[in-house]
Amino acid sequence: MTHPNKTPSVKSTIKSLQIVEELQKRNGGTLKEISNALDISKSTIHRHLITLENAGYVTRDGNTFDVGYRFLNLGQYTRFRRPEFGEIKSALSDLVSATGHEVAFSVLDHGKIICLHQEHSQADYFDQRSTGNYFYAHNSAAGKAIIAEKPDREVQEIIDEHGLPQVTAKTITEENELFDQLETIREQGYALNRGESTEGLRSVAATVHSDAGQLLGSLSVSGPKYYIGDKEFHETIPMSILEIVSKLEQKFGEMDNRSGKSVN
Amino acid sequence: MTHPNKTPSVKSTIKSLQIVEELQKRNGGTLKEISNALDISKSTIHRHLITLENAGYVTRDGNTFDVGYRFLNLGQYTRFRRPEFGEIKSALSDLVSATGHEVAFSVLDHGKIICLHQEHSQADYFDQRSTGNYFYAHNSAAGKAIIAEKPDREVQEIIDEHGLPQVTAKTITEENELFDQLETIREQGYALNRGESTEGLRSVAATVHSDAGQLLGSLSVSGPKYYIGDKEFHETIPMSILEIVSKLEQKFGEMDNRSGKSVN
DNA sequence: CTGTTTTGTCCCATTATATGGGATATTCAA
DNA sequence: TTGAATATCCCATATAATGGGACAAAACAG
Repeated sequence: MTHPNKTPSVKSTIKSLQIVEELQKRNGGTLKEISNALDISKSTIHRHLITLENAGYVTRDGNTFDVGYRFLNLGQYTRFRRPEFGEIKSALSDLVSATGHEVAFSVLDHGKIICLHQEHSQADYFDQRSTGNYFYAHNSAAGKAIIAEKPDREVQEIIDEHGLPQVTAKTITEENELFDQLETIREQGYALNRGESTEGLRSVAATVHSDAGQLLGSLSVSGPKYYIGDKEFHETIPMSILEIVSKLEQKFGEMDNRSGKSVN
Repeated sequence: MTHPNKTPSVKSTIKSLQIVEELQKRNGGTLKEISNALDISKSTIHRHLITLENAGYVTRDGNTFDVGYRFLNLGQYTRFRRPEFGEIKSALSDLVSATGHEVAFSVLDHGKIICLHQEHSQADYFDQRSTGNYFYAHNSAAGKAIIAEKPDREVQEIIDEHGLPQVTAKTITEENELFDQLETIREQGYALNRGESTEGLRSVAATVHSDAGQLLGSLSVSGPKYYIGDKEFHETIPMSILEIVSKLEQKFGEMDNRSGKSVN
């Protein structure tokens, strides 16, 4: 159930989106710059930019165009699309209290992981802005926890599309090794990241499910190795996450009983 | 410099965006639902949805389509598009410390106000999710502070486009009254909202400018009337905001000197 | 302030592509 | 498993997207 799709695409839509993405990539730009970068005539880019501007998807400051705020409006919507997501966001602060580290909730999207919610600890030794960022599934705890629950065939598709690029010395770059580790994750019930995406960064993650049993995403806790000792990494933090997950899933049950839902 | 524009639009792009907006409006939907709602043939909607899905702008769960996470990625980008925005976000927590209330940073977009950053006080008596939401300019402190700095002609254009809809008994619905109040705001240096958008909600706002003097947006502080006394409303909070703004603008000067910018 | 260059805006004939009807394949629920 | 609902696909037709180039406006240098 992934993308390969033979339905002919709407080329104008693709072009418009390309323009917006180019604006993002270069942090805004002039008509001519975009025209050159995408190798599309000035008049075409002009018409697309004006169309997007009128719709709120592009802003303009003099002759500099940039990504519009309508994206923020829609982006925020996606963070709370499901009622469970709001509950999960609230639970993040509990997880911060329990662990004292950076925590996040992420989902799988097009074979990569994107962070929907993030909460900093008081002592934010690293104040990364993860929300809205895409990460590889194979080198993040959040990602491995999620794909561990997917059938091998689907994991293979992700590998085929995105590869297993090496980011640090510890990154898993062999398919077999990845599949082995996913098996371990299934047994343990949580995933670990030992500096596979950033040297010296440790993370723990476990998945969250809807009341109907559908995989929603994963909760993760991250911090530098010198702040997260071995016992914390292998015992305390995993336990804290699983406890929060279990409370969450129980709450989902209550939510759904109230409204009488039943899906999937 | 507002939208009316005679350049012919890219209709396919508009259609795609309409589809996404419809998904947002109804919190996801099936192909058939969207087709009915927009009165466009199934095959056309199908092609648009698949195009958007492949590009990451639509997600799909079975036969239910919804707004995709690519919007979150681009939306987060807009929140930090300018280096000043990051500084402003950081300053929000200082403003929370100083006032103990809900604070926000908002900008003008297409004649409405959109909140880019928001910080809750500890005692979050109301935990509204403002970020990414659009508000009227005429009934919010954040909005009035901003349009007070725009030429009358531009304010008139906003009124012509969005009107002065009455939301509470105190909402300003007369053009003259609005223009008068904007004059007062210019004299005072800050704007007030006395229950004009929500009964019993008080807000104070002041604008922030880049080092080049460009209007960036406004900082605002909000809370229920029974938590914000008269003296706080008219003296303490305005002072706190103006102090933070002044620190911010000084910092912008230092930032720009470092990189040697000079625009506008 | 003026001449010069750059960049955005607009128009039009040509070409490409978006469209909807309907036939088929899939999915979903009972 | 079966039937109903829904998504997917194909194709002829109509429509809309495109780029070249003329024009206007703004930015820049002297």
